[in-house]
Amino acid sequence: MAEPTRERPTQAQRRDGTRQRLLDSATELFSQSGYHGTQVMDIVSKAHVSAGTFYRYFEDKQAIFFAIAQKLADHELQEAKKTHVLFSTAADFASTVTSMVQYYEAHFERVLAQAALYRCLLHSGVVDPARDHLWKMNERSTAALADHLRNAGITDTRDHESLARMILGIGAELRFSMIHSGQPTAARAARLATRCVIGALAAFTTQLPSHLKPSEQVWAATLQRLTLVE
Amino acid sequence: MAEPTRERPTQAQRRDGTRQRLLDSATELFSQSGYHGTQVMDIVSKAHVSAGTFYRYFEDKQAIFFAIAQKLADHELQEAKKTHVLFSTAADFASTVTSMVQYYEAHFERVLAQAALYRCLLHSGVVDPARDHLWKMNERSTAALADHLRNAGITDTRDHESLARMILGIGAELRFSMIHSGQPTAARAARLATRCVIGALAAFTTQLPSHLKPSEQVWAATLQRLTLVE
Amino acid sequence: MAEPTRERPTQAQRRDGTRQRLLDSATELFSQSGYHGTQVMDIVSKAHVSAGTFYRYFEDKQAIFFAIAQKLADHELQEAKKTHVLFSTAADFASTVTSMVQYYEAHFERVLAQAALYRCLLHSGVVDPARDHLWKMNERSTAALADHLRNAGITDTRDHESLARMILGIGAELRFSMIHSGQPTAARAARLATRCVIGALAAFTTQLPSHLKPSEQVWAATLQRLTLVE
Amino acid sequence: MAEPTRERPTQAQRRDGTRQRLLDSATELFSQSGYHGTQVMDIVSKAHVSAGTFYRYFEDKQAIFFAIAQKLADHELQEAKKTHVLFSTAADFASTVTSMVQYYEAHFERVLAQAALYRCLLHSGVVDPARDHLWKMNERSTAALADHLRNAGITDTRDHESLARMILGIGAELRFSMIHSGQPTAARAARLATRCVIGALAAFTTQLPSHLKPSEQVWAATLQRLTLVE
DNA sequence: GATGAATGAGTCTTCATTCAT
DNA sequence: TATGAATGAAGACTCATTCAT
Repeated sequence: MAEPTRERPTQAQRRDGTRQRLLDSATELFSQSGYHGTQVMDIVSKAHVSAGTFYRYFEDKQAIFFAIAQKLADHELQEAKKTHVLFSTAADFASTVTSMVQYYEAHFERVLAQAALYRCLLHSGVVDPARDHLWKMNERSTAALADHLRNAGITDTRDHESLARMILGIGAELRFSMIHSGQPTAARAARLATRCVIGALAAFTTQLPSHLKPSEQVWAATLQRLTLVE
Repeated sequence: MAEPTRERPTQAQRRDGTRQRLLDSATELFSQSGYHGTQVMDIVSKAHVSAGTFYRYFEDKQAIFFAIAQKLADHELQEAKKTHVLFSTAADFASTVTSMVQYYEAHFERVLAQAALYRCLLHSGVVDPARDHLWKMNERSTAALADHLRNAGITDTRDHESLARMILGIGAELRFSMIHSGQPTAARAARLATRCVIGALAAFTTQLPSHLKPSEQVWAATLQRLTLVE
Repeated sequence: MAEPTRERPTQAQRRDGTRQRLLDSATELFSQSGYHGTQVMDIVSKAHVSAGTFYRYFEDKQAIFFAIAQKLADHELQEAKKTHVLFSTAADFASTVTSMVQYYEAHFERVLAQAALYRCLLHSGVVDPARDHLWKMNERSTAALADHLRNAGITDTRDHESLARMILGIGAELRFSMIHSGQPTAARAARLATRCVIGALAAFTTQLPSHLKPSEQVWAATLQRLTLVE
Repeated sequence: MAEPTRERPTQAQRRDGTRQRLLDSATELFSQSGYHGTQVMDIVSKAHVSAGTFYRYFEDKQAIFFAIAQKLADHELQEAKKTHVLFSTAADFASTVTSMVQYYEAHFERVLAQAALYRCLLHSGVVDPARDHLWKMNERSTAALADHLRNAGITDTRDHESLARMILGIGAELRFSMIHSGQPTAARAARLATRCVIGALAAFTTQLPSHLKPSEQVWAATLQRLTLVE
C-alpha cells in the first residue's frame, strides 16, 4: 500500500519542487536573454508562481543567478576531472585518442544545452567578485587540467595553466558555434577537437622520451582515422 | 602660410571634439563599471556636456557602446587580416612563424593595455541580436580566417570554419586570462599561442606537398626558438 | 445568508477600485488641464497610488486617455442608436419628432454635465491615427446613422454617409458652443437641433410616398410645438 | 533695365521670405501632426533655416501658432461675409439657391487645403485664452452669419446664433470628411450642403410672408435641380 | 543676421522588492 | 505559505530655447 509517489507531497517536497521550477525557468531565461535581459517577473511567470514566492526561495535576483552558477560550476568541475584522467592514465597513444574522441563527443552532446547558460554566466555583466564562485570554478577547472598536463610529463613549457586554457579554448569556440548555428555536429566536432588538441599537444611534447611518443606511422594513421569521419 | 582650417576650431571641429570626449568618457566608465553600471549621466558629466548633447551624437546608450565595440573590433580585424595573409603567401615556414609571433604579441599587448575595456565589451551582458555588431564582428573574423586557411591549401578538412574557430579559441582563452589576471605576459602568450596554433595546424596539413612542410629539423628548431622565451 | 463575495473586498475588487480611481482622477485632470497639461504623476497622486501602479492598469498615458474617450463614445453611440432606430420604424411623424427631442435633450444634458471632459477629448491634440479610437468612433457613428437613413427609405440621395455627416454636424457645432459658453441650454438646443434636422431631412425626402410624409398641418403644428420652448 | 525681381532682394524682402517659409512649414506640419506633434526643429528643417533663426521671427512656439491662427481667422471672416450676403440680398429664391451652390462649391474647393489646419487650430489642445484670437474669430464668424439671418427676416427663433452654428456645422463635417477621405467631391458637396441648408432654413421660416417663400413648385423644382448632380 | 551646438529641466516609464490579505 | 497589488527610487530620453561663433 505504500505508494509514496501518489501520496500528496510533503511540505519539503513541494518546497523543492517550487525551488526547482524557479531554477529551471531562470536557467532558460538567463540563457536566452542574459541576466539584465531577464526580469524576475519573467522567471516567476514561467515557473507559475507569484512574485512574492520568489523571495521566499531566493534573497534577490542575484541569488538565483549565483545558485545556478554554482550548480553549473560544480557540474563542470566533475566533468572536467573525467576528461583529464585521459591525459594521465592512457598507456598508449591510440587509446588516448579514442578516449578523447569519445569524451568530446559525449561532452558536446551533453553541454550543448548548457553552453548558452555557461556563456551567459561568464559574460553576464554581473560584477560581484565576492560572490562570484563561478569564476573561481572556472579557474579550478583550468588548474585541474594544468595539473594533469604537468603529470603527463609535458616539460616543453612550464606554464601548464596557459596550455590548459588554450586547449579548453579549442572546445569552447566549437561549442559556441554549435549552439548558435547547429554546426558542426557533435560527432564531427569531437574529431575536429581531438585532432586539433593532439596537434597542439604534440607541439609541446618534443622532449617526451621517444617511447612515449607515437611513431610517425601511428601518428599518420591516427589522423587518418580522425579524418574519415567527414 | 595661411592655414584657415587651423585658425578657427570651427563647428565641425567642436563637433568632433565633443563626440570624442563622449567616446572617451564612455570607454573609461564602461571599463570601470560595465555597461549596466554606467549611467548616461555619468558619461555626460565626465565629458562636461549636458544630457541633451549626448543624444545629438548617439541614438541611445547602446549606440555609444556599440560604437566603441565596433571601433575596437574593426581594428582587430584589420590587424588579424594582415597576418592571416601570411598563411597563404608566406614562402617559408620560418617567416610565417615569426610573423605570427609578432602579430600575437601586438594583439596581446593591445589587449593588456585595454584589458578593462575588453573585459567590459566581452562581459557587458548587452543582448540585442539586431544590433550586436560585436557578434557580427566575431563571425566576420572567423570567416576571414577560414578563407585564408582554405587558400593556404589545407585539405585535411573541408570544415575550415570550425578549424578557424578552434584556432581563434586558442587566443580567446588566453586573452580572457590576461584580462583578468594579467597572466601570461604578452610576449609569452604570443609564443605559446603560436606554438599551439602551428601544432594544431600541423595536424591538419598531412596532405600538404612535402616541399611545403617544414623539415623535421626546421620544425624542431622553430619550436625550440618559441620555447626560449620562458 | 453567507455572502462570501461581499465579506472580503477581495483582490479583484481592490483591483477594480484602483483602476476606477485612476480613471476618475484622469478624467478630472484631463478636463481641467487637457491631455498635455496633465502629468502621469498628477493622476497617480490624485488617485493616491504610486507611479508604478499606473502602469499595471494602463500601458501608457495615451491608454488611459483613450479608455476614457472610448467609454464616453461607446455610451453615446448606444444612445444614438436607440434613437436612430426611430427613423426606420416610427409609424408616425409626431412620435419621431418627440423621440428626437428627447434624445437630443438627454444628449445635450450629458454634454453640459461633462462639458470639460468633452472639451478635453475634442481638443486634446492627441494625434495617433493608429490608436485613435475617438476618430474611429466618429466614423462608426456616421456609418450607423447613414444605415438608418438608408433604411428609412430616403432615396433623394444615394450618399447617405454625407447626409449623416451633415446631420451630425448640426449637433456637433451646438455641442461645441455649449461646452464653451454653456449656451444654449440643453432644452432649447434639443428643440433647435430637432427642428433643423427635420427641415434638412425634409429636403431629402421628396420622393417619400405621400402617406409617409406629414401633412402640411402636422408639419406646421410640429414646428409650432418645437418653437414653443423659447 | 529695371528688373526688380532679378536684383538681389532687400533685407526686408529676405526677412519676409524667411518668415513666410517658416509660416508655410509650420502650417503644413501643424495640419498634419497637430501642435504637440510638431517640433520646432521640424519647422525649421522644412523651412531650411536654423533653430536660432526661428526665434528671430517668433517669440516662441506658441507665437507662430497664433500667427497662423490669426491669419486664417481673418481670411475666414472675409469669406464668411461674402456668403452671408447671399442670405440677405437675394431677391428671389431661385437665385439664392444658385448663388449658394456656387459659393459652397468655391468654398469647398478653396478650404480643402486649409480645413485640416482649421481643425488642428481649433482642437490643438493649446489652451491660452489670453492669446486665443482664433476662438474669438470663430465667434465673430458665427455672429456675422447670425446677423444676416436676423436681417433676412427669420423670426421663428430668436436664437440666431445657434441657428448660424448649426448651418456652419453642416458644412464643417462635410469639409472634414473631404479632407480625410476625399469624399464627396466639391461639386456634390456643394449640392448636398445647399439642399441641407435650405431645408434647415425652411424649418425656421414658417412665419415669412408668403410672397417671400418659394411656391411648392419652385421648391420641388429647386430640389430636383440639386438632385440632378449625382 | 544666421548658424547649429549646447543646454537642462521636465517626463515618462521600468522593475526589483515589499506586504496586506 | 502563497498571492499579486502596490511601491518608489532610479534612469533613459525629449525638446523648447539659448548663445558663442
